[in-house]
Amino acid sequence: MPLNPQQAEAVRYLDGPLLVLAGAGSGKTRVITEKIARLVADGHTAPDRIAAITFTNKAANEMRRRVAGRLKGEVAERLTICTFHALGLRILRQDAAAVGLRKGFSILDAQDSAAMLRDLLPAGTPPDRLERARHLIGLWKNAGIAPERALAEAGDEFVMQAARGYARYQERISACNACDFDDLLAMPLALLESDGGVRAGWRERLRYLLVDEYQDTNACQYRLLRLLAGSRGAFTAVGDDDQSIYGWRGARPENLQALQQDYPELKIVTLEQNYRSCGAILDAANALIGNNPRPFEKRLWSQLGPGEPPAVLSCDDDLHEAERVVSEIQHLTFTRRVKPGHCAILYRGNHQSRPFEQALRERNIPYHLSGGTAFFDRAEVKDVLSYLRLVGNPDDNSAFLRVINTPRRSLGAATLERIAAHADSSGTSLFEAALAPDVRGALAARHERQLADFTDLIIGIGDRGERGDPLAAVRDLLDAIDYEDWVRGQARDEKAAEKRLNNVNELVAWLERLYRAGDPRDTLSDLVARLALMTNLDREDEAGDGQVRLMTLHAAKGLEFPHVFLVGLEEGLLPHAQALAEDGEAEERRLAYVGITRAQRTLTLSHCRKRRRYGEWQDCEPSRFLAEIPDSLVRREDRDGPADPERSRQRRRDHMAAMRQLLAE
DNA sequence: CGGTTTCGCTTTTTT
DNA sequence: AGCGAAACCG
Repeated sequence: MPLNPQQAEAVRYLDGPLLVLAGAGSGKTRVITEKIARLVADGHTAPDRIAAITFTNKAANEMRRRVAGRLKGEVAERLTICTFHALGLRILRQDAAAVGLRKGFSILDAQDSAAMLRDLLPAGTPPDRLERARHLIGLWKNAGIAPERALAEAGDEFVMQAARGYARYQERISACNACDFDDLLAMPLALLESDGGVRAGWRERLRYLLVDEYQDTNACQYRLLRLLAGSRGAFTAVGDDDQSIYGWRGARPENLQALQQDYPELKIVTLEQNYRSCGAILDAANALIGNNPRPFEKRLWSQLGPGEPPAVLSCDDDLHEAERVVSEIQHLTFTRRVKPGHCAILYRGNHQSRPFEQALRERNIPYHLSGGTAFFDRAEVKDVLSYLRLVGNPDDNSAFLRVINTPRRSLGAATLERIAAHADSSGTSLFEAALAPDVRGALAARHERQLADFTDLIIGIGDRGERGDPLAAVRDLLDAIDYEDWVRGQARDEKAAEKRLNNVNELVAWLERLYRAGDPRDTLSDLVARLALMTNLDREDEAGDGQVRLMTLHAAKGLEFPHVFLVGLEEGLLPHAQALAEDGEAEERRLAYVGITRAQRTLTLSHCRKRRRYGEWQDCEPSRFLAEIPDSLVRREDRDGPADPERSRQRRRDHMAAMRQLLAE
């Protein structure tokens, strides 16, 4: 299909900064890929000087795949297509010393940084306060606020405590030669701001920038973009303020307007033609989002015909809701030959998946769950990754603590106490303390031997990982620690053990893939750093056509499905009570809007009258968002089925006919 | 030291 | 109701 006039204009415009306001389903990825192809074909910019920045690895991979289909393979490979965080990592790796990091530095995951902070806050700080403190620190970092300023501006006691924790946290992680996710943006920004030479180098290196999901940029990312683009303003930002759903982690949709102020010559192109959804679905979406204040008003339209109006299911409780939704899916698969993979169940919070999983399992409908307790959170995966982190960066205390006695080396609390005391008094890392003669001398011969074996192992593998084949080093490590035996001994039964070992193998396979895809000079620590940026979402390459997709609304952004079930539309859930308390109604509405606009052909909205919470029954009111969609635009189904008896009979006839036909085959 | 039990807390979203 | 962390026992 040819580009529509607005898309074509966005692709063609190369003379200055461009903002593309791309409504849901308006073909924004296509605009970006076409534009990259155009830049290359015109000879406007060399491929290795074009960078397309996304927010998730998944989006980056998808983009790369689509660009590769449009360009010759070797050309596509020279493009930079990655997340903001991955770009930050690249900048840091080149000049780590300038921000106080040494070679092989670690990237802490969320759990590591939470654990580190727990140590620094007053003992006995409850988990929710810990979480809030961590969140605050993240917001400060992304807003470019240093610990001193956070402390000076702190309003209440809790914020002051968090600010003090922030200062000590930064000291602590830098002592471990580590950084966290937020530092991957904050540190490169500080570097580019302070060092003109480095800045000039990167500006030369990245001559044209394309930023996807621009409405999700935070203060740091925006400043990074401006620094890289410089006054030339050679960039295209693509975004949709109506789909800004990451405000809670510091995203600033105001960055859309900021662009207008900072680049007065900014050109704006609006994409309103939707190629995804039937008209009735868009009508509902437009009605809902119309209740938000919108600086850039858009009205989506579609040529796909009106289609069916969205259905609203009122259910008794969460089990009933799951029952009805799943029965509806089964109905679709029987009567319309819909593939299960063309159905998606979308919800506000991960915990809502449970009843749906159950109902699907009861009916033997295959499903695929995004998120949840996943691969990179598995104990065995974290163990191995911690070993690899320690190998690359012996000062990584989190990794040290995780693996020092896993598998068991009889190095328990007492030994650790000694090591920690020495590390404290001499101001070194735990690993270094474990090498110190005073520490070793104070241990029983057996423990001393064990500790020496451990440190020798880490150093030995480290040497091989930096010089030789990184993958061989990984395999040697797993051999040396007898990890397989350990897992078999730990696991409840044979099956569980196989599963865990399989996870370990998959981790190694990931490293192998990264190694083959990357620079052959990559060392083990390079690979581990890149792996640290991967999330569970990135593994979901294998969700097939045959599986109903279950995911949160956040995870659904950017995806589309023929049949969408948006469930749990209740006050307190969507909109979420906590979000409302934080003045987040508009963002919750956008979240619902994102859910609705995922649907291509049919959309079903559901809510319950009561729901179990913490084991207690709780009455639920239908969401205000349901009330905001006029009755004339939806079909309400109150109890177990269609209110209309004729429709109900018809539906049963359809069902029987479909069953008969299936049996006949 | 390691495994089991009990308690207490949880459910917003994630690079 | 279900899970993880601390407490407790062998």
